Amino acid sequence: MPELPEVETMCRGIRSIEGLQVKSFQMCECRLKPISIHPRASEIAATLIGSEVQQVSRLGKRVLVRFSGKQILVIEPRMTGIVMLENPPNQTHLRLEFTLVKVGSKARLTQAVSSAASKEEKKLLFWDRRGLGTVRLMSSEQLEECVINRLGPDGLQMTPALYAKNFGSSKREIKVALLDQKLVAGIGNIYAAEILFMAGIDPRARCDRLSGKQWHRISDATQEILSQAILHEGSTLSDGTYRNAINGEGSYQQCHRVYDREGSACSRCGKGKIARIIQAQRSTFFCPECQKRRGLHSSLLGQ
DNA sequence: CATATGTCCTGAGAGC
DNA sequence: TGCTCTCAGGACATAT
Repeated sequence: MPELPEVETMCRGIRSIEGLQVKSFQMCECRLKPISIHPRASEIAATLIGSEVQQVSRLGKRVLVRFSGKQILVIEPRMTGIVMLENPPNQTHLRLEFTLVKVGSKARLTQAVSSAASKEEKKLLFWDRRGLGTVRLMSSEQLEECVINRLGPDGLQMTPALYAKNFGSSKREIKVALLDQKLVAGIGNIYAAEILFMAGIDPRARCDRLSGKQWHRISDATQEILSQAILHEGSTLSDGTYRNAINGEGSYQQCHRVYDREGSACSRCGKGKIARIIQAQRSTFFCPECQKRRGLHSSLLGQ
């Protein structure tokens, strides 16, 4: 489930398309229900063919591809989507395919010298097993209004003060609030659990009961967990769905200390067993010993 | 306004 | 073996 570190890894992995020109675009034929795309694929193709990729960037859990001509392709992988260059896990769930070429190679390409042309070509693929991902082509004004204005600060930009300001008056449980992209952008179910474990905070604690000191710990843990997960190219869970841009696995799942570790001994206190509870219809993993509502467990003080 | 719940989608895995 | 059922959780629509 691509969260901030996985989407950041996708963006870094496809950055080599910057400067290339769109030669073709198609929505792949597929027996499955088509993904949500707007405008229609044929219209996107008509708009983008011939334009140049100016910049690849990340906005929360979305991948943005800016083109000359000011249009921006906004890709939301949601649960199982991957933006990649090559080697999709299978053809069945391949949803979109761009063919990109070096600028200026158009003359050669139109002569259909395919062997020479293919060396210059690069693909940009969107693969999505469950098909919950969405793709939108929009102007920068639409991006501002429909996306940016509805997102909180990026997870890597959070500070104790921003946490206190955005979360401090909410009555919701902290774990549930961390998933709200209007409060902070990029955190999902895996990293919310890992952040709260590192911070030593009970996931059921109400936001409006947390102290400045606790927001400080959550802020520090957010930086640490997200940046480490990026260094490990994200988390590929046991279902193997998440891959990087060339179909490799992330490795941060090996560093998970609570997520999907129900029943195992806590790696910090050694006493607790990792518990799984349901909050807002989603699994939450935590150590009931290290993550108590009040007070700082003594084993945390050394960290 | 804030918060809670239902919905979409596919395939893996459990249970019989 | 093959059927049915449940579950996974992104973001948004709708309900309270």
